[in-house]
Amino acid sequence: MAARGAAQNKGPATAQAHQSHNHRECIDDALTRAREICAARDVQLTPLREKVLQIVWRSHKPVGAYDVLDELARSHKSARPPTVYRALDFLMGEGLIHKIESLNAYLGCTEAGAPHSGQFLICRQCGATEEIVDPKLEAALDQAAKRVHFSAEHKVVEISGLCARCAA
Amino acid sequence: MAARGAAQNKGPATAQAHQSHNHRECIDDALTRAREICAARDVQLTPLREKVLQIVWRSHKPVGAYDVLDELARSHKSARPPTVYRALDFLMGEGLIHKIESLNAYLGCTEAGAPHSGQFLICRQCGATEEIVDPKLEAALDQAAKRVHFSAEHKVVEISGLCARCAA
DNA sequence: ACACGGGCTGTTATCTTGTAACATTGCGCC
DNA sequence: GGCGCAATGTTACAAGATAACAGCCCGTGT
Ligand SMILES: [Zn+2]
Ligand SMILES: [Zn+2]
Ligand SMILES: [Zn+2]
Ligand SMILES: [Zn+2]
Repeated sequence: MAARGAAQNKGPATAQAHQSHNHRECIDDALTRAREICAARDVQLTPLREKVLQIVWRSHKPVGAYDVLDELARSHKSARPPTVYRALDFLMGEGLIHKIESLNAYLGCTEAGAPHSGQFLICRQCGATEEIVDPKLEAALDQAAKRVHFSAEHKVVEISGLCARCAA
Repeated sequence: MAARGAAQNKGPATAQAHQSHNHRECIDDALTRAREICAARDVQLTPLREKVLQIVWRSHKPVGAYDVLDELARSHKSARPPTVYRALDFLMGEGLIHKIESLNAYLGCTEAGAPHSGQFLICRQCGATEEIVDPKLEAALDQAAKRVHFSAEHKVVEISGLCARCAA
């Protein structure tokens, strides 16, 4: 998966969302992976759900539900809010997208298939949002909860600021 | 307007959300501290703002803006959404309350005066939400951002699950 | 005194985000 | 050929947040 591979690279790393890259590959990889995952789990990635996933993956910026709706409606006249929210709920349930709580928006998951709670770096300048997987951060979260005997289930980590490119 | 309905509890009725304690003290301390802070900064903690702060501090559960509004309206008939949001914005600006992004709700800050980004443990059962300050977690967040040359400005950390009491 | 300006609040209307509730369709199964 | 279930269609509304403009209060300068 292109996005995933980039995230693992050591180099000037953030920049997947910024550096020009073949985003078509990101989309294709995400859709292929989603089909595999849903097939393996025997759940239905219907055309509607797949279309919504595609729309969410149009960029590396979180996209609002009503933006998804506008886009979806171009090819699917009967689309209404529940249409979109159901698809988004399904995709979240299968771990194919994440909700960015601080933006009320949705983002394709670059680590689909491996259950995880997302950790996000959100550029306030360009909007590009990168999902990171940082075991030390994960451990620190678990430790913090454990310290007060709190049983953690879902973790929201959203850091906003300036990406490397925009800071320069 | 009236159609929006009355305030109701977010948690179960049982919900002694947290360990029993003299919550009056929590409120008094928070208000005293807020007055000191605002005086020191030469900003106005007006009666309206103080009242809103008081309402937010009625419990250790995050409270929605419209719940604040309903409560405020009991003593302040002219209260409208902008009334509440302005007060909440002021209080957030001065670091006296936090917004819990994953709940679209607001919570009194227990560390007012010391600039910090909040870290929260949210019990899905009783609603009680505890603000923690964990330097190791803070460091892990900074490290994670630094690793990809991201300049962090605001950090959202919200862990939901079961508090010690509810897990037992 | 009086005009001015800035900060706070009042007021109306609207926008954005998300759900409830019920109807309909399509398909595997018996 | 009727049943059950998952997915989608459809209508209506709830919940969260802001835009835009009006009025008020009070301190300052003249
Ligand atoms: Zn891409
Ligand atoms: Zn950027
Ligand atoms: Zn208390
Ligand atoms: Zn609890």
